[in-house]
Amino acid sequence: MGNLMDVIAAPRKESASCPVDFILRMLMGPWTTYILYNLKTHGPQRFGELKRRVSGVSAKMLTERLRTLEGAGLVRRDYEATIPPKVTYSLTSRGHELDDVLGRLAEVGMRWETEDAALRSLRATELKAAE
Amino acid sequence: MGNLMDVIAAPRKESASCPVDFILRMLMGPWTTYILYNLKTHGPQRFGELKRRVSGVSAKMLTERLRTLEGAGLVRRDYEATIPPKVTYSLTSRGHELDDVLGRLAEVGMRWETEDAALRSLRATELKAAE
DNA sequence: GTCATTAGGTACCAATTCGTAACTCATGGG
DNA sequence: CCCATGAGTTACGAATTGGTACCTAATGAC
Repeated sequence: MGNLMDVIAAPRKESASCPVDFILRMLMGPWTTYILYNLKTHGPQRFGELKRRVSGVSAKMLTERLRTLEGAGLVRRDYEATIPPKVTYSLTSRGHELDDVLGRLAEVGMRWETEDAALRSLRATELKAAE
Repeated sequence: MGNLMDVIAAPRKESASCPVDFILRMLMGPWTTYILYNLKTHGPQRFGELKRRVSGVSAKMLTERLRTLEGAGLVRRDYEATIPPKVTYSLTSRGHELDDVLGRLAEVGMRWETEDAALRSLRATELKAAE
């Protein structure tokens, strides 16, 4: 009975063979989650708009990330050769397939955060009580 | 109605405030998924054992990753000060909380992989037919 | 005629990352 | 006496990363 996790076992060089590693590498490019999040919540939008929303990202970085996401089929790029040019980015259906997983990941992350915060405040009160 | 994904919107410098980003950054440290996978499937094990299993990782890297995972509470480190020393690593319950999400991520990644493979072979046959 | 506009491309530069090789501890085995 | 052992640590060095500043195209507005 091969477990789904079995697929993670591929420790080769460059680790090109593990789809989990591949997806994580994709998602973890700097700014990537912010880009995906903005495309998801604000819908299709132009390069400059996106750049303004993902505050702090450089044009170079944003371009590189979008190209990568496009290459992976998560994002669509619509180019209108007007002057000045108009380029609109949007999530593909494949891009939307991550909504669920990312939502769960957010859930776990938030649970840990509140747990840790609770622990910290508990420790703080203990310390005060011990004085 | 704040969506769970809302939590992703935190584009500040260093982005310390987004739990999804935090978790992804954690998981995406190099080798991390391989380490977690091995601890999950082969159970608690010693440093050298793990290093042999995660083939290609350097001691330095493995140490650094394990320390980070320990700091995040995903991995437990049991140190026996014998000579030579014996250090055993294992997943904490928090570490196991990722099983589900990672499984789903693997599912998505594998689906994409097979879809892409099907597309490629389709294209190949089309090209042959066009000759 | 010159300036601003959009979506980048390019060159350069500093900082970070990760691998390699050498070193460590105290002990048992040859 | 010397070496191997386990779990690292340290120093060094090459490669990658990501930021900044500057360049581009063709047009309309001033």
